Amino acid sequence: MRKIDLNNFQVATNGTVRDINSRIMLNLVRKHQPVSRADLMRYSGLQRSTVSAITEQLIAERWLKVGAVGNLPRGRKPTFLHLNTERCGVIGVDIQPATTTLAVSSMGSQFLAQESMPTEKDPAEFIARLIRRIKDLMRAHPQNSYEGIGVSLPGRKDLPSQRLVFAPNLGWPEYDLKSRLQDATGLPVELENAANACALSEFWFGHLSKGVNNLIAVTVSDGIGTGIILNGQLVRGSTGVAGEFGHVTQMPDGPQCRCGNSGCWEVLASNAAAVRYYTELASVHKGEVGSKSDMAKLSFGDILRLVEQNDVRACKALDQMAHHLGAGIAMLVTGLAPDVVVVVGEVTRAWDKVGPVVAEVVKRRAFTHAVTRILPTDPEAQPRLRGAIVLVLQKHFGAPVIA
Amino acid sequence: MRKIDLNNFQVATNGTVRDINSRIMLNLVRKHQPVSRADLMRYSGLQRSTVSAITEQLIAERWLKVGAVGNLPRGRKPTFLHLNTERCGVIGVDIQPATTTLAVSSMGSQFLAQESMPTEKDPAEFIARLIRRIKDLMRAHPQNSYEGIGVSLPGRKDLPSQRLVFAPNLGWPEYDLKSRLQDATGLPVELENAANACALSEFWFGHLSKGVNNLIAVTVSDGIGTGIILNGQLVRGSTGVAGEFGHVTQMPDGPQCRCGNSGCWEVLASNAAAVRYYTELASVHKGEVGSKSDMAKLSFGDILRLVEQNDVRACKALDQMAHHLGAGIAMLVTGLAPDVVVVVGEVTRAWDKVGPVVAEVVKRRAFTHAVTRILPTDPEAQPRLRGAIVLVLQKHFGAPVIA
DNA sequence: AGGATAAAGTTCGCAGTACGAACAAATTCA
DNA sequence: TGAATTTGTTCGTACTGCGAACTTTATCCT
Repeated sequence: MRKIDLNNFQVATNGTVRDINSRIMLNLVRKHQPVSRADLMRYSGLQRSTVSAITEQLIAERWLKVGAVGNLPRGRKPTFLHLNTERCGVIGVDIQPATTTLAVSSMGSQFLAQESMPTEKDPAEFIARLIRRIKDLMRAHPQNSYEGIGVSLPGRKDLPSQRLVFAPNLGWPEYDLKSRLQDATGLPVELENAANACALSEFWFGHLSKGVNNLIAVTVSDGIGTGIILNGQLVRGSTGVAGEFGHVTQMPDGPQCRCGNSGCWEVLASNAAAVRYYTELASVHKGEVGSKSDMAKLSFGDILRLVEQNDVRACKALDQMAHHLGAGIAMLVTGLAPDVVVVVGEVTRAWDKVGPVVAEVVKRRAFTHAVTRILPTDPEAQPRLRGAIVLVLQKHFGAPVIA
Repeated sequence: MRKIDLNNFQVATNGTVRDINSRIMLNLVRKHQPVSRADLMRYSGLQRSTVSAITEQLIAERWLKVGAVGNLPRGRKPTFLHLNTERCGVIGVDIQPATTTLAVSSMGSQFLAQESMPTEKDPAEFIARLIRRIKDLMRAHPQNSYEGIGVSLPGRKDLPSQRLVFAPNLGWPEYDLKSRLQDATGLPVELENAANACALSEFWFGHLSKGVNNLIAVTVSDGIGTGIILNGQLVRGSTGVAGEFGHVTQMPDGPQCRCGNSGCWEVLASNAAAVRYYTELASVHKGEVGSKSDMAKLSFGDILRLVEQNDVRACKALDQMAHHLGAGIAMLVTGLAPDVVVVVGEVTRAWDKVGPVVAEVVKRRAFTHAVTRILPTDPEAQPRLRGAIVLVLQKHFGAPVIA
C-alpha cells in the first residue's frame, strides 16, 4: 500500500475510470491476442457492455483492430481483436561509449529498421548528427504517427531537471540532451540509464513466469550497473541515481576503482576484472614482468575465446570473476529478495561455465527465504534498445498515475 | 510508472473515483487540519461542489467532524473540519524477544493506553495471554469501533500464507499468528517485520521535510534489520523477506554470524559487535584471559554508560561499531539513493559520538549524486509500536489499489 | 443605515462511466 | 425446423465530478 504524496498527487475525474479500465484492456489484449470481447469480459471481470464500449473506443483510437472470426463448438462466432501494431512508431536509441544504435519499432515492439553510428566525444556535434539520422529514419519508415523517442544512456540523469549529469564513459559534461532532442524532433523524449533500460526490457518482454513483480538487471561490461524494479516499478531513488550497487564496497582493501574507492563490486566482477585476473595469473605463472605489456591489449572477448579453447588460466580468471559476480548478486538477493535477477553482457556467452559458479555462491552466501531465479539474457534481444522503446510504450500500457 | 500486473489487478468502477478522491481529502485534512472546505478545494484542485459532497460523505461516515468557525478579513466565515480522532481505535502490538508492548491508539495515533508483558517461549500459550490482554484493553477503553490490530514482529512472515515463518530470536516455530488473533478478536490483523514497522512509522509520522518518497530504516540491536520504502511503498520482495541487508557480507573473512556466514554487516555493526570490540580491546590491553568471563556479562547499555564517562576503550569500541554502521549505510545509499536513512536503536542515545563517524564514512564510501540525510530516531517515539498502528491506518489513508 | 464587495458553502443540470437486464445475431445440434 | 448456446449490442439506472448560478454571511465604504 502506497502513501499518498501530498506534494504531487492527482485527483480522479470521471475519465479516470475509463483510463484505468482501457489500459487494463489494452494489456489484456497484448497478453492474450487474438482475443474476443467475450474473453476480455471473462479476463477482466467487467460487464459485456462495458467491454464493448471500451473496445469500441480503443478501435476508434486505432489502438486495436478487429481481426478474423473465430470458431467455437456452439453459438455465435467470436470476432478477434488484436493490437494495431501499425498505429504508431517508436524510436529507440542506445548510446554506448563507442557505438550508438538506433531503431524504429512498431507499437508491438517489432524492429522495422536498425542502424549504428559512432558515438562522439563532443555531445553537441553528436546530437546534431543523431537528430539527422533519426529524421532520415522516420522519413524512410513513414508511420501514422511517432509516439516518442526512448534513449538508453551509459550515465545518469537528474530526476527534477532531466539533464544528463553523469556519464564518465562518454566523457560528456552535464548536458540537456532531452530538451535538445525534443525541440529538434517535436517528439516526447525519455532518457534512462542503460541498466534501468535492461531491467525494463526484461520486465516487459522477458519470458518470465507468472507474477514477477520484483526484478533486478545486472549489466556486466567494463563496469557493473544494476536496474532495479520493485513493486512493479523502476526504483529511481531520490534524484534518479539509484542502482549504483556496482560501487558498493565488497572487499575493503581490494583494488582501486575509478570511482575513488577500493574493492567496489565492479572492480572485482566486471569484464575488466576478468582481464586483470588473467593478467595476474599469467605473470605469476611465467614469472615474467615484460609480458605484462602484451597482456594490456587483451580484451574480455579474448578471455572468452580462450575459455572456449579450455585455456586453464582463462578459465580460472573467469571463475574468479563469476565468484565475485555471485557475491554481489547474493547481496541483492539478501537485501531485496527479487523474483528474478537477469544478467546482461558478454559474460552470458559463457553462462554454462559462469552460471553454476554464480548459483553456488549465491546459494551459499545469500540469506533469504525467497527463491530468486538468476537468468542470463539472450544478447540477441538487444535489451538496452528494447528498454528504450519500453520507456515510450510504458506511457500507454503502464498503470495510470492515481492519487 | 508501474506495469499493470495481469495476475492481480483491479478494474475501476464509478465508486473508484470517489474512493480515490475521498482518500486524498482525508490526507489533506490530516495534514492541514483545521481546514475549511474552501481551502480543501484549493489544495485538491477539485470543484467546490465536489469537495462539499465528499466532505459530507466523510462526515456522515464519521471520518471528519465539523469544528469551530474561522475568521477572515472579509466574507463569510469558514467552518473548520478536523479528523474525528474518536471515530475508532487501533490496537498496536510490539513483540520483542523479551518484552511485548501493547497499546490502544485513537485514529489520530494518540496512545490512549500502553502496557507491557513478558514474551514467552511457547507461542500458543503466549498468544492466549496476549488475546486476554487485548480484550481487557478494549474493554477498558471502549471505542465506537476497533479498526484492527497491527503487530510488529522480530521475524518474517510469508507473504502468500501470512504465517510467521522465521523468528530466530523468539525461538518460535512457523506459526499462524494472524489467523489465531483474527479468530479470537474478530478484528483484521496485520503482521509486519519490526524494521519495516519502523520505516512505516517514520514515513508516516516522522518530521521529514517535503517530498520524501524513499526512506530506509536501519534497526540496530543485537542484529541489524532494514525496512525499505521506495516509491512511497514498502518493499517486501518476492515472498515478503526483503530487507535482510543485515546479512550482507561486508568482510568476507570476518567473524562468524549466527546466519552461518562470516562478516555479515550485523556481525560487524550491531550492539553485540560493540560489546565484542570492547571485550577484544580490553583483553588485548590487559593481556589476560580470565577477564573474558567478567566481560561476558557486559551489555551494550554498559558500553554506552562507559562512553558517557569517557572510557577510552568503550569509546573506541563504539567508534568501530559506528564505522561499520556507516559502511553498511553507504551500501544502502549507493545502491538505493534514499532521501532519508533513519537509525533506530539504543545506539542513537550516543548519536553525538556515532553520527559524525557514520556521516564521514558514508561521505567517503558512498558513490552517489543524491543527498541522503541520516537521522537518528527519537527512542521515545516508539517506532515499532507506531508502525504497527500504521499497518492498520494505512488501509484507510493509503492510495487505493488500482489497475 | 444601506448598498457594494467578498468569500464560503449549496443547489442543480450536464456529461461521462459502469452496471445489468433485455435483446439481437449467429451458429450447432437434435 | 426449432431449441440451445454463445457473442455482441442496446438502453435505462445509478454514481461521480464539473461548472454555473445561487444563497449565506461577513466587512467596507458612502
